[in-house]
Amino acid sequence: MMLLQIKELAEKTGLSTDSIRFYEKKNLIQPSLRADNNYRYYDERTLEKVMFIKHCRELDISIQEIQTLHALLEHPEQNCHQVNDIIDQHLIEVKAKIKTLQSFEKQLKTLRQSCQSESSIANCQIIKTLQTVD
Amino acid sequence: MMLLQIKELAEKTGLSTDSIRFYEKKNLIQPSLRADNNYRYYDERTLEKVMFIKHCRELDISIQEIQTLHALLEHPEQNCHQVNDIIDQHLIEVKAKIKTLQSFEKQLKTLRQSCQSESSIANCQIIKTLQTVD
DNA sequence: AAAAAGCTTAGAGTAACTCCAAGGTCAAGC
DNA sequence: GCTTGACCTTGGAGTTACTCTAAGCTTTTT
Repeated sequence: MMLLQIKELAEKTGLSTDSIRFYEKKNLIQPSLRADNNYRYYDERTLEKVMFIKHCRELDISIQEIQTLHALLEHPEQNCHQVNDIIDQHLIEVKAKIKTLQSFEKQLKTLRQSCQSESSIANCQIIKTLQTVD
Repeated sequence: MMLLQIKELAEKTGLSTDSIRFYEKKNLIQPSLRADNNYRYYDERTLEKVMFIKHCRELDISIQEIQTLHALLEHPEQNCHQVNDIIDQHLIEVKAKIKTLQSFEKQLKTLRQSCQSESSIANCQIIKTLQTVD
């Protein structure tokens, strides 16, 4: 069994050592061994776990959601409904964020078009619009 | 001239008193008067300023960007190019965020479809995919 | 032996607030 | 005059997911 030091694990996963220690603090992973010098050593199993975390984060799945997924992984014989539910829920959140941002985009475009940049700041329609009280 | 207490200003703007104090800490606003009792009092001018901040934040314009806009407002006679530039820049950022989220959405949909929730967690294709090392 | 590279921990910084605690002030009611 | 309740003040902690720094070991390389 090959054990990895933290930097090797970082290189294999493409994460920073700081992130790996951070995930440990969040109880998502544990080094399989703490040597006499207090260095962390990791096995293959943890590499898989870290990749799991990385893929989740790349999809913007929060650490809390990952913690829930990890808890589910403790019971591999159970039906995976709950896993699907978490993904479904996350999809809903992502869609909502997109909608919000698309609304921002639209408003910003309108705002931007209200000024054609030949006026002074005092007369800039953008500023005027942003200042309105009602 | 009518002066408002912080709660009245909060009600008129729809912000919290905490936010208003926070914007003061960030040097975006200043109470027009500090009475003997140390209470903050605000005039109409500040109401306008606070609404400006609120509208900007509703468009996800950062406090730093707002600080820049405020600085520009100090020179109302200048051309408003820079105002437009900030809005343009912000639009670019918003568009980028949308793209990222749309990519998440697509990946999550694919992931979700890989499992039809009749399997165990041990066999769930979602989990398997998230665990892959490469 | 000394330098370079890697490891450890603890703590601060980021963004934009929100919430809380402890305590001062003010208006109204009895 | 006094109490009650609503409002105000400040300072500091909590949120998210890290990143960065400092101070100090350990190990490897020269």
